[in-house]
Amino acid sequence: MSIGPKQALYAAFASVARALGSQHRLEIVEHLAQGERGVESLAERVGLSIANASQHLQHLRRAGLVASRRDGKYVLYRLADESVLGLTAAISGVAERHLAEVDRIRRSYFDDRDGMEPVSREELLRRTREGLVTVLDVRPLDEFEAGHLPGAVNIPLSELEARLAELDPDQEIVAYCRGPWCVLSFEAVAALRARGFKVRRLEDGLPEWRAAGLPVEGA
Amino acid sequence: MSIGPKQALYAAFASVARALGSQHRLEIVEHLAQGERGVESLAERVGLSIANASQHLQHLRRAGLVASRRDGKYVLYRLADESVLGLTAAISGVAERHLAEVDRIRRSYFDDRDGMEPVSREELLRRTREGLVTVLDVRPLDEFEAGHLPGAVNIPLSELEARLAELDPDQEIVAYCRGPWCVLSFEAVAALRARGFKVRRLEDGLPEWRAAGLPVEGA
DNA sequence: ACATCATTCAATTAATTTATTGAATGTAAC
DNA sequence: GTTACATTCAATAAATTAATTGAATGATGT
Repeated sequence: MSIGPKQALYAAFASVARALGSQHRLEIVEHLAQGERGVESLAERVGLSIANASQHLQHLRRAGLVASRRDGKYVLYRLADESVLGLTAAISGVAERHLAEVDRIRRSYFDDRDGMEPVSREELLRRTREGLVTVLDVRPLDEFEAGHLPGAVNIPLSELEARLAELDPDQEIVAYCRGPWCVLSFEAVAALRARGFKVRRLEDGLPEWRAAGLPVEGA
Repeated sequence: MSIGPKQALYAAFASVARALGSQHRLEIVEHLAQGERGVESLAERVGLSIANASQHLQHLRRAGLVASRRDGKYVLYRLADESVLGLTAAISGVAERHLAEVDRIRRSYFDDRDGMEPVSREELLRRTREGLVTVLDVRPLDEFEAGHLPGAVNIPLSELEARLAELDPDQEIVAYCRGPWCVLSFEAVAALRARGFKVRRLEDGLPEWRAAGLPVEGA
């Protein structure tokens, strides 16, 4: 018995969904949204062995979600196109609206008592035009160099405590990182607030900024 | 060692993706996009045992993709909200663009030699205002009754051959069914073309029409 | 051409997920 | 209250998928 077109199509669609049905692969996708990356550095950041990370990348590639190219001895992976970002946003959007678990996590970890409500892209654009705001990128240096918001200052979260002097205590700060659920900017806001800085988070990260067609510097 | 918020969040997001990572569950979602449905009739249409369909529905509910309510002795399931349709569209969009398999299926089954290019919603709206077109809904009667395009005629695909007399051979026909990948309208177009009718497919189905905010009749 | 080394493949084991069955639950009708 | 019946739960076996390891591949640079 031959399978009909409907079964074959749904099998193909399901393979795309299954490819994103893994914690590790979602995290890999978030990192690739920042820019191209090799297997080794991805493996390190996601906390997987190289062989294991390679497997997951193959899986993502078979599902059409990532593409790769060789550069010298390295193979660099990237997202297949910007619609992959839209797909992950759709997933987290459904999760955010309908999973009690997500709400619980937000409440317990991303405590938003002290005005943790994010700044929208539009608002940030207005404020930067008026020169009223320091835009702070708390991602690692290499991600910053691969592209960042115009005029942004880079202080990776891990170096934040040591480099407080670089920030003007009198100006408002807007921090951002990899995406709407990236923890770096949450922690940066908490740390800077504790030291008296006036700081808020951008509602999402660099990939969404770029996807919205806004200008990116240093790419 | 406690897991961080990042791991917990990604686990939640992955569970949403995994819930759609099954042929059967994707098909269930397509049916639910037409309107509320009970376990038994869903099981029958998707070709699963009742207990198995119930399991899949629980899985979808845990992932926040469907909701349910009781009506008498029946439990009726529905999509959690219209963003679920956007999520499945994002999945099929990626698959369509990047999976060679999908292209192959389209070529071999949905042969578009004879001008099979679909009619857009906008074009259909224009043509119906001019009264130039018969809108044909080829879904089963109960789905038609749960909501259909304004002025549409319902002839389920299974009855099409027997009810050809109801169609005006001189007027152009636009056929639609459950969604962009629903096979019913493809087959209806092929069958009607073979009999000399001038017929094309709508680019997608009723759920997308409704999601676009266009008027729906009989709901 | 050879040595080096990042990456992928292949094979094994462990872990999850699926389908299936029969029993349990809960609502409606009598 | 009891019966009938749709649905869900629980338990099992079958199937699929994930992680891990060591070997193979293939491009680079000398």
